Amino acid sequence: MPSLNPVRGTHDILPDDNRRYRRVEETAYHVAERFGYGEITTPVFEFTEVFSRTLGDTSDIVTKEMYTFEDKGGDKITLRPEGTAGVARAYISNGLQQNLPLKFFYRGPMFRYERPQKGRWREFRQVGVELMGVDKPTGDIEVISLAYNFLRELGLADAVTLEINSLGDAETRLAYRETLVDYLSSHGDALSEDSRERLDRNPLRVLDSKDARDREIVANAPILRDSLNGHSRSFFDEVLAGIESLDIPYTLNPTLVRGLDYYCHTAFVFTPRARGALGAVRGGGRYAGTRVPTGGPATPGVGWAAGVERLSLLVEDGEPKCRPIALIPVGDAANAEMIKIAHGLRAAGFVIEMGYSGNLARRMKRADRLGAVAALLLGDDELARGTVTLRDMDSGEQSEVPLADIRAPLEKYRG
RNA sequence: GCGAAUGUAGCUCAACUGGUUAGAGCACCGGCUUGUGGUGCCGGGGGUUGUGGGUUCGAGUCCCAUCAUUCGCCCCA
Repeated sequence: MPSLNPVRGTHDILPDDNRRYRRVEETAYHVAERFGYGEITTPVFEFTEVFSRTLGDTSDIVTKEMYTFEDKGGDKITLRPEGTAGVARAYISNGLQQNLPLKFFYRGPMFRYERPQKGRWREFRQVGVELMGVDKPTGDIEVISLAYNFLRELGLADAVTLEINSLGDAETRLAYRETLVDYLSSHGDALSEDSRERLDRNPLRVLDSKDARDREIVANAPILRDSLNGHSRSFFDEVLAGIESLDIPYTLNPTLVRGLDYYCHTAFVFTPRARGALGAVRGGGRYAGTRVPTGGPATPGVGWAAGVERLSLLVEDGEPKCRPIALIPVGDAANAEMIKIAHGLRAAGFVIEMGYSGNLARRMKRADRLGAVAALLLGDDELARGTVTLRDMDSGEQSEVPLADIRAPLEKYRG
């Protein structure tokens, strides 16, 4: 039976919410632009392999959270669960390897089949950034700096903390994975069921388990940072030194690991200081390999993605509403004339609001409710005189101005 | 996917241990004021109490199922 509710995990975004979302997205866009990141828009759906290959066949997102279907042509299609895979695919499709380094900003809806919670939707929006072709710590620093500036501009610099860790390079990860599995296996029975499962699928994830018993075991586990080989260690030290030189506060989180297989070296996450349930507001890190199918070296990259809905829960105000000028005709003749006036003023760039029913008092009330800066009143008297009454809605002062020269006195009420 | 709590008007909430026509504030609409808003006074519309079953003389209240939301796990933005 069709329900009047939207599909679970989706939501209608009414104008007030849209102003908040837009503020988040536009701020991200403008900050990214200042850093030289151009906006890229990739399709909302891709071939399923685009995601399973980039995100890793064993990642939770790929194994249980994707909206996948077969289209009428028999192709396996997936609604994108995140943005990096599509950007990486576009990079190859468009032969952009010659233009490195590349700096992209993206925004748009993502889809994940999860159990909805506050700030967690099945259709949600992300803004994100990718820096491709830079394998030096300066890239990581730039991208974190971008993230920090974006947050600061939203007024969230103090509301959010940056946690950072290094996963090391492939060699380090492999070696550490082995020592970690050895250690954890020796406590095999004491581990939670979830963690025992993770042990062979993605053992690093055991590190951020929230199970009390797991945490005890993890507390004494070998630390990833101690296992970094020389290259990984100096890479991470350089990143940290860079962040410090920019006065960006951070805390080291040795158990921070990311769920997606493609991460290596720097992993970071911004979490709200106060918001209990609301997990990370933005996560990111470095990935080693966007590889052209025909071979050649993998292209390194760093990036992050932020949840628009989550961020806007922390943001106080959305984009300000613009205050319109209300046009209030009295009588049929005035109404017809007002429509023409509205047309002309809108073309001249004024923000014009006009209701289509009710008497003068009602229309004034509506103008007030919409926050109008001024009202133009037009009735038979004014029509006869070729004038219009201009009322300042804040001061209540009224004056009669000639219809023929209506724009000049309105200039100060321009949006 | 697992565990728990909640669900009464557009919004925030009432309704004693089950007991007549489910109330209030805000919002909305109308009037006081047929050409003047924000304050005030008067009035009005709105609810199959999330949905479907069950128990009972009687259910908003108890039981079951279902859906939704929220919290924790999981996952992550």
